Amino acid sequence: MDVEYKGKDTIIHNLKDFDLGQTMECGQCFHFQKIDDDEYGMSAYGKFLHAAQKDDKMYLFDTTKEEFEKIWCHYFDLDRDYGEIKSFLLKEDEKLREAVEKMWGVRILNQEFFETLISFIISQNKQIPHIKQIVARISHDYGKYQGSVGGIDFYGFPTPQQLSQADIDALRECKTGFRAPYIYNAVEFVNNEIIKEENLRKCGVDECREQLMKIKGVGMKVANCVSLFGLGYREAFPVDVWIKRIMQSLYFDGEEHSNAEIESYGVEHFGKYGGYAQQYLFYYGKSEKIGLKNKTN
DNA sequence: CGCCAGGGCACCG
DNA sequence: CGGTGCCATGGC
Repeated sequence: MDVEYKGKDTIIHNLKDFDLGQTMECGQCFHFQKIDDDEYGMSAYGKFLHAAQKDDKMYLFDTTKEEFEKIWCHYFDLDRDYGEIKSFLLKEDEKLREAVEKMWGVRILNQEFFETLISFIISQNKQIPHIKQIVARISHDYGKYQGSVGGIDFYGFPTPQQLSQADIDALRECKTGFRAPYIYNAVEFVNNEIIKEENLRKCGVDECREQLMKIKGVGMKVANCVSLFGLGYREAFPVDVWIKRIMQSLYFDGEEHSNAEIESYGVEHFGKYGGYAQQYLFYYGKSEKIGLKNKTN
């Protein structure tokens, strides 16, 4: 990977194991909009980014060197060697190969803790387009305007302080439904420092999940997603309906198993890279509708 | 129209 | 503890 700063733009050359579209659309992140093929607007860390990919080059428009080095390089996980991750995962597992090869350009984004926490509380029992809609609405109502592209305005996800301005009814106005008190509870936990990001990052994934699950509305699946996507625990293996389907289909001969059984199999089988395996499998299984009863393909 | 969605909780035995 | 119904809202 080589980085060029040209005028107001940053251009990354010789990208490996990275596809912008796959990385945005794979279901880990909800704060972005597709502008065109391989072209996206997104928001993270209080900044707005307009990015486009062509072959092994990515253009970050109107981005300074400092911003790239401080935010986007880390956000896209560009410092990590995904070749090593893939060979580790595929070394003794042929069942994973097709998922990794089809979803070859997925990287696990390093997202902000608070936004990840609230976003995945929202995600329960919802489809991705609607989660995106709610995240955009909360950002619009409580966050700061950051910029616009393709006629779409982007607002930063509110800080814990900003979101504390919303009471439960106001959160319901954002179409969060029965999750409104959950979000309210989570905001209180963060603002009252009942949970602290700094501590969650260093206490280990088991303790981290346990603390997150003290929040009403955060169960095992959401706690795993927050640990993986928002706190850097790459060994976390969240099990949702899709992972359940594809794991049962690939590793359990189609037999029914509990989420807990599937998670402990994933943790043991994929080890320190469980989160990556999970994401390849999730995106692949969902795209191919693997394990779904009324298959359309 | 009915079903299900990147679930979790309360309540039941 | 393992199973079941319910929770708001929208996409298909």
